[in-house]
Amino acid sequence: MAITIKDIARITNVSATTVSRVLNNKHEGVSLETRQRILDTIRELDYKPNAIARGLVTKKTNTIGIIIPDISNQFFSDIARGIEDGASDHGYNVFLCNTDDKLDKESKYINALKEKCVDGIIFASSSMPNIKIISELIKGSIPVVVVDRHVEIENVYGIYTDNFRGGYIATKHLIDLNHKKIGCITGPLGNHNSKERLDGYKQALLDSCITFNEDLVAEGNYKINGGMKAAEKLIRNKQITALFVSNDLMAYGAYKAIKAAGLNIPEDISIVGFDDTELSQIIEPELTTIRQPAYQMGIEAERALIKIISGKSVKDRNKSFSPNLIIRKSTSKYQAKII
Amino acid sequence: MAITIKDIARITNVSATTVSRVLNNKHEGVSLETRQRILDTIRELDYKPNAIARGLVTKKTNTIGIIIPDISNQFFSDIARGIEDGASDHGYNVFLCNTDDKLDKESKYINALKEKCVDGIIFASSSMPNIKIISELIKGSIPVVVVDRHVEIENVYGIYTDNFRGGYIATKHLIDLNHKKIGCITGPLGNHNSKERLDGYKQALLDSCITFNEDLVAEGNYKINGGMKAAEKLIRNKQITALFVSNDLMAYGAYKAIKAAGLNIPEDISIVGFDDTELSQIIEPELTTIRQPAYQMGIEAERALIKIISGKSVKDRNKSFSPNLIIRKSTSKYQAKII
DNA sequence: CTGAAAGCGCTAACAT
DNA sequence: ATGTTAGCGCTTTCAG
Repeated sequence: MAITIKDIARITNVSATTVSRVLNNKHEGVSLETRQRILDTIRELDYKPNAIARGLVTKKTNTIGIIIPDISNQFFSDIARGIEDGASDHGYNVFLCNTDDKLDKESKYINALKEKCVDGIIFASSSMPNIKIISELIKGSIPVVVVDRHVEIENVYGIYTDNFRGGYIATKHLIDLNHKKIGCITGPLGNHNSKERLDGYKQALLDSCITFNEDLVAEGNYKINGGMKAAEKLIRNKQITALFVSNDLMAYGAYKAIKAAGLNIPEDISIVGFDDTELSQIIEPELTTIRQPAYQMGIEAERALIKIISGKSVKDRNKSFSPNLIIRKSTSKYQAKII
Repeated sequence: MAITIKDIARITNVSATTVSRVLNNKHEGVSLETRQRILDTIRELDYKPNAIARGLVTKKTNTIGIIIPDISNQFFSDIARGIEDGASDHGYNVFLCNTDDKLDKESKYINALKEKCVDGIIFASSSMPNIKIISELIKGSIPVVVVDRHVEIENVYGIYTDNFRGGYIATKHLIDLNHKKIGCITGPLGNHNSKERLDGYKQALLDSCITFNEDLVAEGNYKINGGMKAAEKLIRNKQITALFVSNDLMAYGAYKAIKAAGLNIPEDISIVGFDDTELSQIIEPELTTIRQPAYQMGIEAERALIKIISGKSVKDRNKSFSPNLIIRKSTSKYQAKII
């Protein structure tokens, strides 16, 4: 049997209340002498207050939940690391939940987290209509911040990268390099962020008076294979000279397809990716890409959640981060070929 | 105020005890009729039992902690995913803790997890002497399994890859390809697993009667840069024809160094990596490497922990996984050069 | 088949 | 400055 507050009380000849007071650093409600005596025996016996019991009475567990599609995905593990670092600094522990974007898993975890009385939840989901779940969450009046998504729900806060802008600056970079025939490999278009990136691409074209051509767009799946297939399709018969690929993984697939077709990057086709994963510096040529501040988003999400939990008001419902263009070796100026 | 078991009891005209019985599926202690009535109002009111209160009395929280150096590291996030998947299947939630291998963080998290009454802990640490901490853990008699490390402590279980064997088969592959001058880039040698891999390399050499040459070994840091520097050192003046690199990241660095020196892979230098990260299929030439079953190790670690928690005996203190050689394009038969 | 009572380990009024 | 009492929401004897 673990040692309890009563044990400490008995041994130090005080009441449990007094021990509780020193445990919680209550402002000078205890004489210096007894406080010291209590502190000593606590140390001596290596007593640890039972957070479960404490949570039951205070209705505060110092625990938050983080619900994401997949911790194995570098983007989410960076976010998770940011969240956990922040949480740890603020005295919170973090429950990790992987949903694979499955609705049933999402709601299962939400229930579990509610039962375990977490103080708040940070939620990420790629599939669009999970607003339903989120609102169910709020129904239970538990603080929520949504990460990687702009959000328009009362009492829910959103931390996200401006994906539209990401698509825009990626494409603009290509346009600035004189490219006119710019292809686009998108993520699954049922996915909100994928659409935003595509919209950014379109807008950049529009702003430069380049007519949008649907044939130059191919839908991928955010995986290497999907990028490869989409690229194969786009380079066949089309005379694209550049490609905006909605994530790095698909860009790697595109590399494969392009090289397999005997073309060179960037001489024949310039490529811009999205995410700036570690590999993009390793692959050859090094990938020009759009960086999302994943870790920082995690930090901010946690910060916002703590604010809400402690009843402070958060000024804006949404906070967006600006993606950055990281120029490396996979893009170059378009030169009309001399045949 | 959330709705409690008493509310359900009052509304259904039974005692809390009876509600508790149906909540816990007590074997037929309740008439079919009342059981149904209770179930109905539970559903109707969307009542969720408070796991905190339950945990306080049962001394069982259905929660485990996972303490790892860094969730952003692909190897650990794969392990974590395996653990979490298993835990979820068994009705457990997991606390995520990142330590960066720092002793103070490790002990801070251990205390926090104890206070939160986790049912068990899965622990990974690269720095060697954390046995102390682990034993402190046991002192509190909480079930522990150590992952990514062989372990010789009573009541502590180890799940790990056989790193010695990994180093061995990597080197053996090179030897089978006729290489004699085989270099080795190690991880930090203060790290136990790094040493094991190096020992495997030495043993393979020995078994093939190739004299070990200390000059052909360079210590790295498991990062790209370290691999690059170590490779630069090894290819300068040394006539190595092959290289065993203790992780993929350093292998990527070695690629850079080798290409920068105007050499070709595998024609001039064959390379074997370690880990089989996703990139190894993307980089050119595709990397021959040693795969660690990280996800599977997570699954097994969780399984072992659950066993211990539920009081079942685990037959072996340690369970090792065999690493696999994945042959791709970065290794080829050594041919004496015709000058 | 059902309920009353006690208590898990702690904190929060309310005394004194 | 300290203690008494009550109770958080649940499970667990023990009766009936």
